[in-house]
Amino acid sequence: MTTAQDKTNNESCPAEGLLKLLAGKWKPQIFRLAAESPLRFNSLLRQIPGANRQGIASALKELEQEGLLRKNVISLKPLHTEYVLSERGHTLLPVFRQLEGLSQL
Amino acid sequence: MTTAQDKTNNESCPAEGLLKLLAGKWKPQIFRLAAESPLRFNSLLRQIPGANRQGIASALKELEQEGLLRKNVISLKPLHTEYVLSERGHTLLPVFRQLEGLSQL
DNA sequence: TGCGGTGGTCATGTTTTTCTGACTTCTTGT
DNA sequence: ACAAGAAGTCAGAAAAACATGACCACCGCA
Repeated sequence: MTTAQDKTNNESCPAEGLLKLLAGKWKPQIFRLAAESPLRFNSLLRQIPGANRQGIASALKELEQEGLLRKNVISLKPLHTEYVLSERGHTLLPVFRQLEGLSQL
Repeated sequence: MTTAQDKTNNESCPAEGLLKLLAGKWKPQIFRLAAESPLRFNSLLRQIPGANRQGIASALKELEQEGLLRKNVISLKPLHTEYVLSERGHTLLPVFRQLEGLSQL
């Protein structure tokens, strides 16, 4: 394809974009864990069964770019980072909780 | 089932499954339109810009299998079907609306 | 008798996502 | 000095999602 199309916002459906933010692999789990307490990379890797480095890395990166998580660099000396819910993440939390509530149906 | 990992329910995250139901392409749009009025296949195809037969067909099929839509066969003589929100679909609707509300953020 | 509409399916690409395993830089512990 | 842990990156392969175009059976209409 030579002619590029605008993929950034073709949305005739408002919910669509929001849905996509959380739909990727590992993302819901990460989001949920981040809502509980700050996350560290290797710790996350260990506590999510079946996860792989790359998967977690890219999920974290995307969640950060989408503005749902914020990455804090605690120290550079011994490299130490943590991921926490951003404000946007917090505003999204209630509806995420509702999804959890409905999941039994 | 044997020893293999159960892909049907590996979910350590309750919201994950629900998220997946609506995450496919065209699915949010279809769901939203179905909430307004019953849908007919070709009509849907015409009113969703950029959609293709196959995409709509498989989205409808999945939404039906997941229990969000119900397919009514109105008549066989001239084949005539319609898709409406199922009960499960209706219970999901409020959360969907909230997502729409939050979409501006 | 043939055209157009209904509601699809099927085979085949192409594109996107995800997985796998190796590699990197830095620091602390032994 | 060396190993191990932190936090990633990168290339390539495999798998999943999506698009494209052809095809089918049936009906109603002129």
